[in-house]
Formats: sequence, C-alpha cells, structure tokens
Amino acid sequence: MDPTDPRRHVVETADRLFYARGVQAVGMDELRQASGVPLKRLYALFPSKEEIVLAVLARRHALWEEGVRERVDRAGTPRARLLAVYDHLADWFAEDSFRGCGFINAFGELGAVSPRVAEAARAHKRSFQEYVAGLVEAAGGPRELGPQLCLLAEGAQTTAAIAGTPEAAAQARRAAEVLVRAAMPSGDPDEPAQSTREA
Amino acid sequence: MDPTDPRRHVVETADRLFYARGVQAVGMDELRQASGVPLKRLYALFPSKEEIVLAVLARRHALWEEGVRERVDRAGTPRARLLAVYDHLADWFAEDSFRGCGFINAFGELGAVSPRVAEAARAHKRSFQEYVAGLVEAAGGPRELGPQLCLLAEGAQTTAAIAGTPEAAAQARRAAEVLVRAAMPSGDPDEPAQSTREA
DNA sequence: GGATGCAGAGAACGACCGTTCTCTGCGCTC
DNA sequence: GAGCGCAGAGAACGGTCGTTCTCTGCATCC
Repeated sequence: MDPTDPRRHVVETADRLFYARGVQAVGMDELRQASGVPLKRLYALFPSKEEIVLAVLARRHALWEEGVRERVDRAGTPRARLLAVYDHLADWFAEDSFRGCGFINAFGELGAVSPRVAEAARAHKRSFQEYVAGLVEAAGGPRELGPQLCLLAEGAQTTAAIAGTPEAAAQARRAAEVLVRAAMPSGDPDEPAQSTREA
Repeated sequence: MDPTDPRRHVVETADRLFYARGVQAVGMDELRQASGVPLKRLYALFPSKEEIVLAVLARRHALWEEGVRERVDRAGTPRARLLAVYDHLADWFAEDSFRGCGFINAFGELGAVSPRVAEAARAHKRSFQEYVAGLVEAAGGPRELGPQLCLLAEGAQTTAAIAGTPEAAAQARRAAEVLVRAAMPSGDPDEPAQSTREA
C-alpha cells in the first residue's frame, strides 16, 4: 500500500488503471477503491483529475528516460548505443500490460481537449528526439539520422500496440541498422561490419 | 445538408467532430445539433453511438485506401510507387484539421474498452501492411522491407500529430529511400539511382 | 478527562452521458 | 375534408462523472 508516500502510491495506481483502460474509462471512485485512498485525501493531494493525469505522465516520462538510458549505457560502441533503443522497445512490447505509448494514447484521447496533456506529449517526444540526436552526434552520424531513427521507434510502438504482437521492435531494429550503416558506412573502428545484435 | 443520404451525412459530421476532439468528448446531442438530424432519426439510422464510431472508422478506412492508392498509381516505376505513400502523408499532414491517425487515436481512447474498435484499428493497419507488402513484392524487394516501410509511415503519423508539424513525412520519405536502395541496390532498369522525388 | 481538530467513509451535488419517450404538427390517403 | 401515421423537437430517464459536503470517530493537547 506504500503508506509512506501516498502521492506516489496514487500516481502508480492511476497509471496502471489509466494505461490499461484509458483515462476517461476510469472514474475517481474507482481510483479511490483501487488505491485505498479516500476521495477527500485524493483531492487534498491533487486539485483535480487532470492534475493526476499530468502526474502520471510525468512519472511515465521519467521511467521511460531512465529505462532507455540504462539500456543505452549498457551498450558498448556509439553505434551499438543507437540500436540499444530498440532492444529496450522489444522488452517493453513483450510485457503483458503493454498497450502502446501512454503519451500517444493520452494525446489521442485528451490532446484536443486538454492543452496541458497535449504539451506533455509534445515535450516527451521532443525530449526523446533530442536524446537520440545526441546519440547520433556522439556516433558521428549525420543530423538527419536522428529523426529517422525516432520515426522507426514511434512506428514500432503504435504497430506493436495495435497488432498486439512485439515483432515490430525487431523490424525497427533491423531497419535502423540499415539506416545507420548507410549513414555511417565508413570503416569506423567501431564496428565489425556485421550485425550489432548483442549476445 | 445532403438530405439525399442522411446516413452518410451523419457519418461525415460525426467523423469531423470525433476526429477533431475525440469520441468521448462529443455527445450525441452535439452530433444531433451539428448534423441537423434529430436524435430519434439518429437512433433509427444507427442502433448506438458505438455503431456510429465504427461507421466513421469504416469510412475513414475507405478514404485512406482510396487516397493512398490514387497517389501510388500516379507514380511511375515500382520503386517510385513505394515512396509515393510518403507524399500522400505529406499532403495529409499539411491539412489544417490533421490530428493524427484516426485509428490510432480511437485505439488509444477506446481500444481497451471496445473490442470492435480495437479490431477495426487492427484490420486497418493490417490492410495497409498487406498493401505495402504487395508494392514491395511488385518492386522485387525483399519481404522484410514492407514492414519497415510501414513503421516509418506509422511513426510519421504520430510524430506529425503530436509535434503539430508536417516535416515527419519528408523525413520518413528520405529514410524510406535509404531502406529501398539498401534492399534493392541492383542496377534495376527502374531508377536513375538518384533521388526519386517527383517534380 | 474534556475539548479540539483532523481524517475517513460515503452521501450528495449538479452536470452530462447515451438512450428512450411523449407530444405536437404536418402530409398523405381515400 | 377527415383519419391516419410518420417525423421532428425536446423532455425525461437512469446512470455516471468529477467534485464537495456531512457526519462520525478517534487521537491529541491542556
């Protein structure tokens, strides 16, 4: 029940419910029941449901950044770091609870109605694009490679979500390999010119 | 007001409203007001709101297929036909009303609650993948190229929607060119080995 | 130990949802 | 021209939403 940090407990519970079924499909009363936090305290912790949604998205953003960064940092060469992103996606897609990118879902559901949700999604995606751009730069790749790799990652997320199968991650990775190799064909000391797949 | 085909008129109005603001944000009363069709007749035409949503998605699917097919058929070589998909995306993203893929949005909003909506999205995406696979096969490309090109198209749609800018289409096109060239490097009689961008 | 205040449980509130029903009036049929 | 029936306008229905309020009990402090 995590009574030490009720705010965090509420956000985690809300995330689970919102992500699984959509924000509008989950009422405050269900959140109360699932979290064990009375309505009065919910509204003492958060002034409105929208604020809970934003807190959920903020947590999701932090977890995503942490997860990607960790995966990338485990990879060796700058080129392998570029592709590690897709391995992270593969793990994610394989989770039972996977139902697409929470930001894309929230944007589709609420983006037109809630400017703050729309902005949260925008900021999340922008942040990822900048991160990938940094990876590309560190690998000595051309500027246009970053957005292209991001498109593959985005497409994999929606494809895996709607199809309900995880193979989009591997497809995206292979496509990314091609793009990377085409953009940085040189005999870098980086790579053995073979597949960069780990283990 | 298109009194000749009230069913179609309702679906078009509903599509405009649902797409712009989300399904759940538009009540039946607003649809009545916007379409000029009284509630009683709405429910004579469609047994429920969900049925209207499905009709909207069916129309959207037909329009999408028609639009893509037309664009592709205008392209000359099999290789150019592969890339024409992204030109269609570019036109779409530039529309004022563009707010992402209606199926992705509907899936995020209702997919977890309405199996029929989820299945409609699945069928739509599957259909597109099969279409692209056919284009790849006609161009003599390898089997794995189709899904990769689709990932770029999907990613471009969500990226353009959330960012609110259309440049993802051009980025996807350039990435697709690279993938196509890498997968079909031969001296096909098809291409002058330069950019395939039209006019 | 009695007064004070805060927190939990849940009822209540107004608004709005999707859907159905009632009532009115107009246009046909014979 | 009288009777019939269908269609439009909108009220009504039961339910649920996000949010607030009331009431009860318990712990705390002088």
